[in-house]
Amino acid sequence: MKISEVAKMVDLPISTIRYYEKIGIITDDYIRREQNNYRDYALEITHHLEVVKKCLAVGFSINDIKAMISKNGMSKDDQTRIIKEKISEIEEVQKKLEDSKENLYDILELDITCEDGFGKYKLKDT
Amino acid sequence: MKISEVAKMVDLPISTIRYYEKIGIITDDYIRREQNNYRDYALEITHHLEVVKKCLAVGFSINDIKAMISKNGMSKDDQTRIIKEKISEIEEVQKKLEDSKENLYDILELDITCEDGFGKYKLKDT
DNA sequence: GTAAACTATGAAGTATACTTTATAGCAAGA
DNA sequence: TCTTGCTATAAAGTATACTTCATAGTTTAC
Repeated sequence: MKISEVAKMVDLPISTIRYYEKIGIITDDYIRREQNNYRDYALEITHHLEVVKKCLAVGFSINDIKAMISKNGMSKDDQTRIIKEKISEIEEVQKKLEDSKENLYDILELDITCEDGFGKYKLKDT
Repeated sequence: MKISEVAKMVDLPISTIRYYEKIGIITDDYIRREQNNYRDYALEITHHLEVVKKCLAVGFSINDIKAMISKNGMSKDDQTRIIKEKISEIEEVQKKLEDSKENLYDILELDITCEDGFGKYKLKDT
């Protein structure tokens, strides 16, 4: 599979795909070269890149992902552990947002005293 | 509350707290100035910054957060409408977080059912 | 066979999110 | 009072994650 096909399938710019190879997010396992030196990608590259995209979307860094990819870097248990940690972080955010929402509903009922979790607070005398 | 106290409580560098103010992540609502021009923070700043931190940790950008913070300075007459809008916004965020969580569970699933989500694939002849 | 379209590389440029530096005023203890 | 430590600002610097540019070889369509 040529680079433009991969780009289309995973909806990433060609430049990004080459960049991911350069920094080690795409390993040689997924690529061989044709006679003309063009990259030839394994079909599994699309799955790999979808996972990378999702990881980036939920706040993992390139380095986090490289650590997960690295053969002798991180065990599967470690991968599972940090993903579960990330889920916990998200659940904390969800809780905070839920609190904010509750505050807003209170305000609707009780007339406006303050705004929400991102909102306006009056400074108090200390 | 002085800036160093806030920094300690929310575990952020002082420079970051000043930076957040500069770019509008911390609004004037949370700050007044003492005679000596030192910042004096409202107690609620800690809650605000915890939420900001967690949002950043799960992949929101500064601009996402600014969008969530804004719309607080609108007309008083329409406060009820604004609050309802805010609730809708929060629900959108919650939806986004739910998606992120699903993605993470997908990754866990992939790790468990496939040999490894980041694993080694052999190139196939096409 | 030639122009358009695709591939390659290395290097420079960009956006985001901070951090550090330089300079200076204010505060509290010895 | 003097020194240490906290505060302030503006501006420059840094790290991350890409993107664009310059240049050049290859393939495809006409």
